[in-house]
Amino acid sequence: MANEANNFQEIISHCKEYGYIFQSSEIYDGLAAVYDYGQNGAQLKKNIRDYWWKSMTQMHDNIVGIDSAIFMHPTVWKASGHVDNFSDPMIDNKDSNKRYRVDHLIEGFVEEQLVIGNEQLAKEILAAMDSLLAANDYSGIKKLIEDNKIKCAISKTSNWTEVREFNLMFNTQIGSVAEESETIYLRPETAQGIFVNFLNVQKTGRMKIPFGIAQTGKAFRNEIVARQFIFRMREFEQMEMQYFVRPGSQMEWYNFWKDERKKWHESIGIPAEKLRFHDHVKLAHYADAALDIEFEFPFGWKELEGIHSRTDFDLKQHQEHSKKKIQYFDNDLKEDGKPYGNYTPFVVETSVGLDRLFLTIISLAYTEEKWTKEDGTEDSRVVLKIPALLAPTKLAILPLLKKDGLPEIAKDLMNECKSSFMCFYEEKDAIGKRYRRMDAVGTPFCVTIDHQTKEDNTVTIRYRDTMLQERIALSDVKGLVEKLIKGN
RNA sequence: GCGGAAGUAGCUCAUUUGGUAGAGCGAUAGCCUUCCAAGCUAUAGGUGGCCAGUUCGAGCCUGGUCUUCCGCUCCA
Repeated sequence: MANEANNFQEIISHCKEYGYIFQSSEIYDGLAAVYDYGQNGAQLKKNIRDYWWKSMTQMHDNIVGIDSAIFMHPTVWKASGHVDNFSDPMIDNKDSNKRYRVDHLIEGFVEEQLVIGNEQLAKEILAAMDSLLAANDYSGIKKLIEDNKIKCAISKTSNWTEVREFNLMFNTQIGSVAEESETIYLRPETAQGIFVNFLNVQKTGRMKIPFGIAQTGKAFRNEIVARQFIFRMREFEQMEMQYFVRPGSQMEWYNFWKDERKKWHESIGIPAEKLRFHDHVKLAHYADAALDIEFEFPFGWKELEGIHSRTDFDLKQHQEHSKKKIQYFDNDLKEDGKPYGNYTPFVVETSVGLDRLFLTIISLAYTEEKWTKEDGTEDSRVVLKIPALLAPTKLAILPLLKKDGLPEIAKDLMNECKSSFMCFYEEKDAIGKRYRRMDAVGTPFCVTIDHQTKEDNTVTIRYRDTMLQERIALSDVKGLVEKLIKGN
């Protein structure tokens, strides 16, 4: 059995055909870079999220989970730096496709004029730019650029697009009357919901450093180019954990979580050789160290999770903007016998994209198999080898025939199992066809009830990945499947 | 955002120079079947992505638009 090339296009088609992912608003021709999760996709996504949540909160006694709102006070995004860093007017040169911040472009031109002695012109242009920018007069800005024949350094032409403002954050209004409403943003990351709740959680949970706060939830970024299926979407879900540590110990914890998170990915069946670390060379404004855990997607190595040492930047910023003291009193004793005392904790962040993890699992699971049967004919199947722990449906219950009392036994088993894990009942079509359908949606186990079941209360259990089957007692089905799910 | 390619039933495709759409698979309902899809019968499903133009007449020509894929660009 050969695992054929993981064709990305085929994976996308398969996701649609088997109820995993649909294009958003498809009957209206879709909405670019927005996708819906179908009946199987939603369950798989939930299972991944649940496993992450359990790994973080239940398995670490010093990490707790919260669920903060998507809407936050507008000042949050001023404090975080998102407002200032992502609202610059930009312009593209159509010949070189090079994009410029218009203020940088014009200032560069002004400096050239100063060099050749056109001080008067330089002064005028700068003044014009300032007033136009203050008025958000983008067509005026473009006219200014064109009137002065400002050229692209690469193409040496003045063939420009319209000036556009690229703010990565979506905004909307809160309040019922437009005139009295206030612009608020859809969060571009979930992390800030954790930072602004730092004191609430630390105090009510009596948390002692080091400790973590975990959260999963939607975030929104108005990406200029969103591509590659669900890899980069405008609405996406993050699973983040902010770990608060003593200043000076951040690198120790940074390295700890770096290894811990890679191990976690391996624990859900991602092969180590498909994962790698990628250190950031250019650090974000808040970080003193950062790396990506990358996965080899069908379209190349791409970021799956980010590990960032965010220093005390965020808490300090919120302290400054909110005028509320955000500190932690550390009663542990230093080497000199005195307590560490009050300080602003440092933060190590682990931030993984749930949708990207979903795509990772699906990419790895999608397998086309071909083989020669005993009678010499060719056979093939498409199978989603999703780990049993994460698979949307765990067990398919299949009466061999829909008569002779077999469906009744099957339905009894269904009733016994369905409160413990997701089951699927099917009595249509030949048994082989039903097995193939279960392979295609990734159901790891099938149990078939036949005439022998009526005699000795045994059934056939058939395994998706190996296609092997064995005879077990009807009464053992539930326990065995539960054990196999946990065994992953 | 720029450039290239594509868009016909759920899926894969056909309809050979413009004359009001077909097949296979799949689906549904029955029949037959004692363990790895493709046995029989019937049924449903498409204003050919959408809008406009040319034409007596457009799935086929033209323009626009939406969406997808590839490359570049972007991605605190």
